[in-house]
Amino acid sequence: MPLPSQKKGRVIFHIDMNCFYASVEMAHNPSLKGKPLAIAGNPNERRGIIVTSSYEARAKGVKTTMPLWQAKRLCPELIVMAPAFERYRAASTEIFRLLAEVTPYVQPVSIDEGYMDVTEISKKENPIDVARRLQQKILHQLDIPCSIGIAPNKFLAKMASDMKKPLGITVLRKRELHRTLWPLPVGEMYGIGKKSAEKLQEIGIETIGDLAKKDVYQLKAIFGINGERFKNRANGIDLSPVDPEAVFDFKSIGNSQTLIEDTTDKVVIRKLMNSLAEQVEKRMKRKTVVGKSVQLMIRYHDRKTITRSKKLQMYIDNKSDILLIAQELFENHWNKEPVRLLGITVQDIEDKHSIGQQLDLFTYEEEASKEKLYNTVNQLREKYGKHTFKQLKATEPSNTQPRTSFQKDFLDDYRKLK
DNA sequence: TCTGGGGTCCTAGGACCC
DNA sequence: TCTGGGGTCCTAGGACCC
Repeated sequence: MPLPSQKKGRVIFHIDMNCFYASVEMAHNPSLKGKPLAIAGNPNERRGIIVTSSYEARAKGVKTTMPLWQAKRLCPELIVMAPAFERYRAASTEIFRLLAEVTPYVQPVSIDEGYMDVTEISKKENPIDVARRLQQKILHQLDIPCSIGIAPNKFLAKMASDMKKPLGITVLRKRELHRTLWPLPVGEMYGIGKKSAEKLQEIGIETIGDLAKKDVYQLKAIFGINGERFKNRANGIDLSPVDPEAVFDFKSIGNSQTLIEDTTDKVVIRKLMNSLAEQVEKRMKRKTVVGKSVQLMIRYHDRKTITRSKKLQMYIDNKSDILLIAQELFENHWNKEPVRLLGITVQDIEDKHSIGQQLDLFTYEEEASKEKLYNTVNQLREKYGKHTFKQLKATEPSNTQPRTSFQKDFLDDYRKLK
């Protein structure tokens, strides 16, 4: 499908669902409407945080990422629910189906927002009418409110959809930027977070207008390639196309989990790693992808976080392979301090069919023997510690002669277990 | 009583090769 | 004798977004 001309005169929508998770819950259970509602990860634990909240809750000061206990202190009558991702995914699918009825040029960017290129339609109909009709349709059919930004490119459309909530429709025209966009604090610009805003303030930039006028070389010296991007965006320039295919080339799949309490207990850690590897495998198989690199993330009791990764010789997609590498990374890099969170991510993802038959080289028996090998290695680790995996590789194939007593003991045990 | 879980992109240093 | 310069790959960390 050829993309619409990028040259000029594009009309881009950015659609943003308002308080998406909370809205879906209210659509599902209308008795929740008008009440302060929050969706929180781990709603019963002390470590839960607010993921989304309704406007009634926000009015009491409840904010996204706020710890749950703090939100409850601000709003004691807060209704707290655990996220029901299946329900949100289903609602999201329905929403994007409605967008696709308007144009095939739809680019989903997350579960609750997306861009549309409506340049062609706008030649026949006023885009504001198109937007209003779409907004009403989503509201009436799915009971979910959204805001729509209309502009000549994705960046401005994104900024526009943020300006009026809920159920807003905002048009951002290039010639009006001096009064619409430029007065805003620079930290409100998409792509500029806390750190960049601080750095910009250090060089005297307070508003997006200040940024628009700043010397590009000075910005590049501080922010690299991003400096140029910042300046262009502040001037309303963004040539990136609405790309409907972009959703299909994701680059990694990972799962992570914070423990109920920090731990050094290997049994607890192993159990969590096992379940994380299982979840990653399930998601990879659902998407029929394979990956070539495994990353382990360890967050310690003091929130210090490290990532360690390993690039592999071949593509993998099953739990035993993922777990084996993750365990190896853990053994090699864990500093023995209490662990707060673990995460396993598979990177360098490719479509399973695009890499040919490499994976088919493994027979069913080989899969089974790999599973067994994994169990053996784990048992040996109990006795020999973290070097086990390397030793195993060093002493395979089985006809190699062990040189040290360590290797001899190890090999004997290995053969016994095998 | 602090702070989840899913991602993307960029940078920078070291290894290695020519 | 004593040290250039480019390119690529791998790894780790950080900023940012929803």
